[in-house]
Order: sequence, then C-alpha cells, then structure tokens
Amino acid sequence: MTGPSITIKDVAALAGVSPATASRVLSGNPATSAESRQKVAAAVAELDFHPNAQARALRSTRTNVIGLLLSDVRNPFFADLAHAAEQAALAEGLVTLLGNANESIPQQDRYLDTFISQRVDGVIAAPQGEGSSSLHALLERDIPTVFVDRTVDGVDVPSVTTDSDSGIRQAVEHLARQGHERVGYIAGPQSTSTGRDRLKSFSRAAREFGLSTDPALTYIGDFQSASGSAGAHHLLGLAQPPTALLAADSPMAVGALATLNRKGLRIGHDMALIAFDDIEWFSLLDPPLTVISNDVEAMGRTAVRLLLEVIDGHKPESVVLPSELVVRASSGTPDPSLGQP
Amino acid sequence: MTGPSITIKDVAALAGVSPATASRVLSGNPATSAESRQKVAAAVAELDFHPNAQARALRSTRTNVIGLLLSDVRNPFFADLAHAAEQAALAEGLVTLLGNANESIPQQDRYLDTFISQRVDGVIAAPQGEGSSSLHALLERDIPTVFVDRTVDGVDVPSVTTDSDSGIRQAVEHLARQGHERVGYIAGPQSTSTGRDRLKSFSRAAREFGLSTDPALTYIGDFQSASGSAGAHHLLGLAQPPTALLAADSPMAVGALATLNRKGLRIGHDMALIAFDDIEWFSLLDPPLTVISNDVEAMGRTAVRLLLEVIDGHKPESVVLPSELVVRASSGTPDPSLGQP
DNA sequence: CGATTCCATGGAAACGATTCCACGACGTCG
DNA sequence: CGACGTCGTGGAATCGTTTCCATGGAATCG
Repeated sequence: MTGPSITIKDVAALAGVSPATASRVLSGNPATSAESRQKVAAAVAELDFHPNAQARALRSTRTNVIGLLLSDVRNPFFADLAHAAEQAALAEGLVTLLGNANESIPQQDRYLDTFISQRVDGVIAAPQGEGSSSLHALLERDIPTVFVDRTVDGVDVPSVTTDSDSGIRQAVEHLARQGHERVGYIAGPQSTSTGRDRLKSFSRAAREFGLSTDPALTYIGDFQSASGSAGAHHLLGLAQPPTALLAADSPMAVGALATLNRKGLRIGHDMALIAFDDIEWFSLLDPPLTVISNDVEAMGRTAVRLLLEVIDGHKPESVVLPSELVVRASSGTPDPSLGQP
Repeated sequence: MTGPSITIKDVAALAGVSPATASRVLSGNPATSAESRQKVAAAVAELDFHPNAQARALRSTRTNVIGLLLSDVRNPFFADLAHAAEQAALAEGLVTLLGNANESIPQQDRYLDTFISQRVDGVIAAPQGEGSSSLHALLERDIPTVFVDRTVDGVDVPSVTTDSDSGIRQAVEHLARQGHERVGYIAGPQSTSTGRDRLKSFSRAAREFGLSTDPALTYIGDFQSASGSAGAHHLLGLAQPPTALLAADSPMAVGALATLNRKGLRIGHDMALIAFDDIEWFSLLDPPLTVISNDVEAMGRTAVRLLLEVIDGHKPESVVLPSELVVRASSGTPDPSLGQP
C-alpha cells in the first residue's frame, strides 16, 4: 500500500553523512559541525522526513508523551482542565494522550494499562474510587504520576487540588448574612476526595455560621446533572424546605436549575442557588449564577509542572489552589436596591 | 531509577517456551498449543507483564492508536464528539490521541506532525482553514484520514458531516410561520465548510419562505461566544432590527443570549432565538431554547467506522447525517395558549 | 507401511532510531 | 618535537517485539 517510509538512513545518504551524525543533528547534539547540520537539515526538508517516534522511544526510553486521565470530558470543568494541561504540556514539548475514564473503574484501568504499554513519560490523573489495581501497577513501576483535582487516600503522590474549604466557607457565610437559615447541600459522591472534603467543609461552616444542621438538608449526588435534578426535587419536597441551595459541582447545579425552572421557582428570588465551579455561561444566565470559582487554568498548568519535577526525579510538594466566592445575582440579596455601584 | 523492565523474554523463560511462542500467544495467533497458552498466561500474570507498545509497533507497523484532531475541546459540541469517537474507538481496541488545534493552524500542524511521527493508524480531523501543509503531508503518506463535521475543498477524503440544510430550512420555515419577517443570522467563519454551508442554506431558505434578504441581517462570527455577543449587539442596533435570531453554533448562541439578557430582552417573548447544535442545558434555560439538533454520538461513531474502512483499504462513501429542528419555547409562539397537549 | 501434510515450535533477522566506542585530524602545551 | 586533549565522525550494538524460515514429530493418506 504505502511505499517504504523514509528513514534516517535515507536522510544520511542524501546528506552524505552517517546515520549516527544525522541522528545527532536531529536531536540537537552539540557534537556536530555546522556543515553537517546544514546538509542534514537540507536533506530532511528535501525528503520531508518525520522520525519514527516508536524507534526513537524504544532506544531512548523517552517518549515525550504524557497520559491525562479524566473522569468525564463532557463536564466543562474537566474539558477546561484538559485544555489547560494540554497547552501547558505542549509548551514543554510533550504531547498529551487523553483518556476518558467515563466514571467507570474498568475503563480507567484500561486506559492506565494503555499508558503503561505506551511507556508514557508520566501520568496526570483525576482518580476514580479507591485506587484501582492498575493505579497500583502504575506506581509499582515508578511511572511518574501526579493527581489532579482529586486524591486517593493512602496513596502518596504529589497532587494539585482546590482548597474547597475557603470557597465553601465564604458561600455559607454569604448565605447566612442574607438571612438564610436552611441551606440545602447537593453533595458529590463520597467515593471521591472532593466529594468528601466539600461535604465536610459545608457541615463545618454551617455549624460555625449558625445554619441548620438538619441532616435531611444534605443530598448525596454523583457529580452528574441528573442527580442535581433529583437532589433539588428531594430538598424542595421536605416538610421544611431550604431557602437556598449549594451544589458541589456545575453539572449538578445545572440539574438543580432545571428542577427549579420546572417548578416555576426563580433563582435569586424564590430560591438562592450557588454552584461550585465557574462555567463561562453561568454568568450569562438570568439572573447570573453566584459561584465558587477556582482557577482551572492554573490547575492544569501546575499539574504539568509538578509532573515534570517528578519526571526529573524530584519529589515536589503538593499544591493547593484557592477557591473564592464570586457573588452574582442568584444568591438572593433580600433588598434588590443594594446593587452594584 | 526504575529497574530493567520485564520483557517478553522473561515471560518466555518463566513459561519455558521461546520468545516466538510467547509472542504468538500474546497476539492471539492460533498456531499455539493449549499448554503453551496456559503457561504463558500464567507467566504474564505472575510477572504482571505489559508488552512494550513501541517495540511492537516498530516491528508490526500497527500502533492501534488513532489521532483525533479537533478545533476546540471546550466547545461542548466537540467535547461530545470527542467522547463519542473515543468510546467507539475503544470498542474497536483503538486508543485515541486527542489533539486540540485550538483554532490555530500552527497548532493543528504541530499535532498532525506528531500524529505522523507517532505513526498513528489513522486520523479523524475537523480541519481548520484551507488545507495546511501538514494536512497534505498526511495525505501524501497515505495515512488513513477522515474528516468530521467539516471538510476541505479540493481534498478528496471521506467525511461525516451534518446536513445543515434541512435543519436550517425547518428553522426558517418555523420562524416564518410564527410571523417573523426579519431574521438575523449569526454566521460561522467563512473559512470553514460548515460556516459557508450554513450561511448558504439560510440565505436560500430566507428567500424561499419570503423573509427579508437584507444583507445587513447577516453577521459573520467565528464560532466563539464573544462573536455571538457582538453579532447580537450589531443586529439589535440596526435601524430595522430583526425579531428573531439564528446562531450557527452553540457558543455564539450563548453569546447572543448574554447580550439579550444585558439589554433586558426576554427570549421567546421580545426576541426569538434558535441555536444550531443542541447542548444538554439549553433545554434547562428559562424559557428552553429551540435548537437545530444533530446526533453527535452518531457522528463520532460513524467517523470511527469510516476510518476503519479506510484503514482496511476501502474507500467508503461519505456520510451526511440529518439535522432537525427541536421546537422549544425560545422561538416565540405568538399565542402562548398553543402549548403542548 | 512409507510418503505427504500439518502443526507447534525455536532460532534469527528485522523494524528505525540512539549511543557507545574507536578513530583520525587538529591544535596546544610542556 | 612528541604527547595529549578535543572534536567531529562512522561502525556496530542495542532497545523489545514480530515474523520468516526451518525443523521435527504426529497424524493422515494411498
């Protein structure tokens, strides 16, 4: 079908040098004469030579490929994260192999196995559940790994996560100041570190700011929008329903919003709503959504930086990025006249 | 750092067979005895052996990796498409290398070069602009390629695209029936086939259904949300502003929505709005958005199927998927009493 | 019962790059 | 003026797998 592809030998022959010299020129080895460099470059251009990455990786054990394992690309948070990490990696000359665990442990394992077989230089993962078998295989092989967004208990790997606590405290304080006493919390799955941490932060802050600690006000979702709808539905049906809702991620906030719309309740008026994670169009809703915002771009960038350090044999400190409340109109100011200046 | 990794020789030695036999077992070659199969399988499990994909690909020229080149992962349409294609590929035993051209031709070229170097088995691309140099390098090498969503004029490659025309005709007809006469169109960039096709369809349908063909009613955007905002702003400022807006993709619809909100205009009431591409939360807006919907999942699946056929040496027919109007409340029924049954 | 086919197997070449090692030419220093 | 370090270069080994080819034993057939 395809003719025999051009190899470095063809380049060397055309340039009138040995394959060894051609290789040195291509990999930027300083032990080359200006003349060779020039001739090899000309030959490469002439033949439109693209070195075979497999052969290169086989010999040199560097692939310049990193694996990025996410739980769901369709979640805008992870899409943004993927974008940020990919751009940061590209700037370092690394190509990203994206794996989508799709909220499934077997699929996560499948991708991790692929990463191992592809001999990626490192892995950035937002891990699912409690440490799968392949995750351990990864670490046993000393494949450089960092966690992003989530961590796994008992697994000592550098990570970059969000300090959910500060943002949630601010949100709870904000709601308390507005006079809310019963705040419904739509939590993430307790099998993820973020799901657990955010719930803990919420409970603590609720106690601290004197909100109701009624356990019925907490609904455990799964970070997907359908569970947000279900959660809102459940909370609104309580004998003493909440006057405000806080959702632990954006898809669940979207789901809750759908339920509110269906019931004819207007956010910021009949019911306050705050979402964790900021999404571009949240500010475009009417009224715009109050959110707990975190710097996804920084998270992706930092994850790549940490991974590079691990690859270089260091053991970097984990990074915790701040989150902060961005107040918009959905969180129900009692007196609308107190608007922006 | 890491000890010498285990190779197929170690497996063979432990199993008491030759590397050749071990290889045959691993690749499912039928010329193996049950006994060898059993012994090799045991050795693989014992050593937790993961074959080196580089060496394998180097020798066999199959990598089981496909490249997927998109213009923007953060656009929900492409995120869904990536997800669909990835899942379909995975079901066929192929791993997806995702490249994000990020609306930039140099970055598209960079990823295509990487795909070539990685010797991917095939490429699925939503091409940018008018055929970059690397795109031609790809085709000259006879690397199996299919286009998805978009095509490039003069490049004869199988593709899977959406028949924008039917959906747009339905939308225009729908608006005309509602009594709209001046419909503003926020178009995509004319450097993409989808941008051009959809504009042509709109113009033709507008003529056909007796809408105004005033050229001022068309604003050319770039498929990103900011241009949607700008487009809406421009159209609303016309001496004779439109009574309905049609946006050629979802981010631009979001941008237009932002502008409408800012001006205090309610969709479905003061201004009809229809978006091309359906996004989960569009139906959750208040009022829900009327959209032209296309089956993204089928598009991803079909792209993988076409690619597999090209890899097998066939020349499959291009596929055009239907689009259809999904009427919701944003497209302004004059008489609200004519609701659902 | 001898000849032919079939089948599982092992040895060795091959894939396309990198890199170790040796080598010759050159400049420098004692 | 001879010894030595430096520098660019080429030959050859190497990475870990697949696959071609040859081989020997079992099974089948006339």
